[in-house]
Amino acid sequence: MILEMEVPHSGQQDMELIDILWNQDIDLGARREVFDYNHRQKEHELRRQRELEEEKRQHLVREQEKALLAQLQLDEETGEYIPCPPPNAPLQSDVTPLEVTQNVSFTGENGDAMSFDECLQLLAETFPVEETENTSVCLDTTAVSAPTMSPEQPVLPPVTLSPAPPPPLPQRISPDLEQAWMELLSLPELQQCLSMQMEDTLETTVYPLPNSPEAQNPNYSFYPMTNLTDQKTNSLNACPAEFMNTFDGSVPSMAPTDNLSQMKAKAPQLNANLTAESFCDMYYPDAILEENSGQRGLEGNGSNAMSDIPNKPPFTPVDLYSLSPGDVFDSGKQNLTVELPDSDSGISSNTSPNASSPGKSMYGNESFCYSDSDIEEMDHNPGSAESDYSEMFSLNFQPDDHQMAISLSAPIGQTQQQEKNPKHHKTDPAEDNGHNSTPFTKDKHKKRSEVRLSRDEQRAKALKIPFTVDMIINLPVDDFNELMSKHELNEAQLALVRDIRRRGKNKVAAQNCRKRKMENIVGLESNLDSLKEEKERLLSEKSQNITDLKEMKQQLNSLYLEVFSMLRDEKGNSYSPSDYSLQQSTDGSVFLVPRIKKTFIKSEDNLFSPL
DNA sequence: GGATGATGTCATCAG
DNA sequence: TTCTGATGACATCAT
Repeated sequence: MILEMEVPHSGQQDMELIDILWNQDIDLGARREVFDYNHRQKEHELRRQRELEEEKRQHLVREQEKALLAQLQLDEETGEYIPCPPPNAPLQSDVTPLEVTQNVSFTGENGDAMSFDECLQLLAETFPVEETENTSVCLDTTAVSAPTMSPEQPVLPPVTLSPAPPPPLPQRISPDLEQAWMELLSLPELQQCLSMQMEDTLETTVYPLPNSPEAQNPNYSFYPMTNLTDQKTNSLNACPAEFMNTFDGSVPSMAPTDNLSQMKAKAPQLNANLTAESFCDMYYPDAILEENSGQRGLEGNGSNAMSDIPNKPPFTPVDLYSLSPGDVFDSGKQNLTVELPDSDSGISSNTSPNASSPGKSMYGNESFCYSDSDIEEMDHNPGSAESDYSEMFSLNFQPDDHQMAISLSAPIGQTQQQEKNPKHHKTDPAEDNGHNSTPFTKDKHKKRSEVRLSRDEQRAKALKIPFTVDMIINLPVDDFNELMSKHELNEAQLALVRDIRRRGKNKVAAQNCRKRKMENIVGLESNLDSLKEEKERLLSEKSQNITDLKEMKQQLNSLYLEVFSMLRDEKGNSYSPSDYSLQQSTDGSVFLVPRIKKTFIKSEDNLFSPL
């Protein structure tokens, strides 16, 4: 309701009426500024300015959409947009499209296939001026109109590669572009990026208002929440690692949302809030570029960080780890320690430590002095250690190991979740991370032994051990020592190899021990059965013997009586058995002995006991 | 949710 | 002294 301010006849009655109406408007929510003509005029100018900016953005969006879709190839089977390989850069021989889509590594060293970053680069090349311009616009409009943003207002998709915040201005997004971004959002790498961004945001706790509703909004992390100082400070410790993690392409889960389903459920929101600025904030923040200029070759000049990015070689789609011994070792040996500095610096190589956590430093140069048992211990640590470990070995795996990589790379989000639910820390990471709804769920019920073996293999891969685990475990001592002497392994690699061999040997020993124990148990059971049978047999024999003995005694008694009855004295009278007894001497002679001598005779010769 | 078996790992001891 | 196998104890996971 707008009140007419110009009152031609301002009588007392009219003035009272005006006051009444004014108060009514104020009660209905209208502010005093509503009645201020200058204010309205100013607002009108602002609105017009926004419209102009919006038109400019839409134009930019269309151009970028064309450029983006030109670099993406729609996979008819999966429906995903797969980065097209540059015509002048042939794909690596063993990289299949699936690998490209699911294992894209953002190492950006030997880039062949197009990755999301390449698309961003291409955009940066295509629209360098608009980006800069848009950056300023974003910064300006953010301050002006951030409070006016409404949920139903779609947000402009990524158009700039600057670290500027996403403009909360009312934006219109073309359906095609939105679809394209939805496809991009479905890429695991991008999901990782999102989670990394969110995780880093959560971990670094740089929320301006941590308890504010915005800070608790999952989408909130996509907005730049730090001032420049914070961001710079953060970049020293966290952003480079995030940057590196992003390029490592480890597969995380959504930190706040825990799983992919939730993430996908929020996909529209994410899509709506995922702007180019947020991506640029993740990928090419000025601070990051400045801090990492020497290490990554991504030099940002501050004003236009992306201006130099086209000079950067195309991204490597996947730093596929090859287990071929010499190959891997040669490539990994030199840079193992060189490219894995203390993660506090936030820089690491393909092992992708995350510097957002102070504990990551253990995986720096010194981290590789950790034995594998330490790593294993960390693996069992639900809190930071597991994520450390997983981040350490997050990717660089072959597609076959992707599932394992997922399970190993317990994402930071999972870690955070586990910190909240420590009792669930040992659940299958693949279940916890956002990919449990992916086809990888098929392999969820891998045999434990396979998982264990794979873990050692993954560790060997992560440290680029130039031997297979089987070799490490099964080689004879001499051969093993010879093999170790042939290769110059650093301390961490030696420790890992020793651990793997020890564990492998001990595992076999334990299996043998258990086998023997079972065999012993079976043997003892067999012995027990035979002894029981023997006992039964002996008891039966004893019973038979007792029976026989009784029978013999009866026969002997009968014989005795028969012989005694046949005896006669000189008068022809029979002897009384109560007065006499028959006794046999040692020479076989039989005597008739009176009973009086019974005791003596019995003690002397026990042959003729009385019946 | 507890019981149980399988398995891996570690610590320790003995050869 | 070191290495290696054996084994008890414990933890974890699957059923």
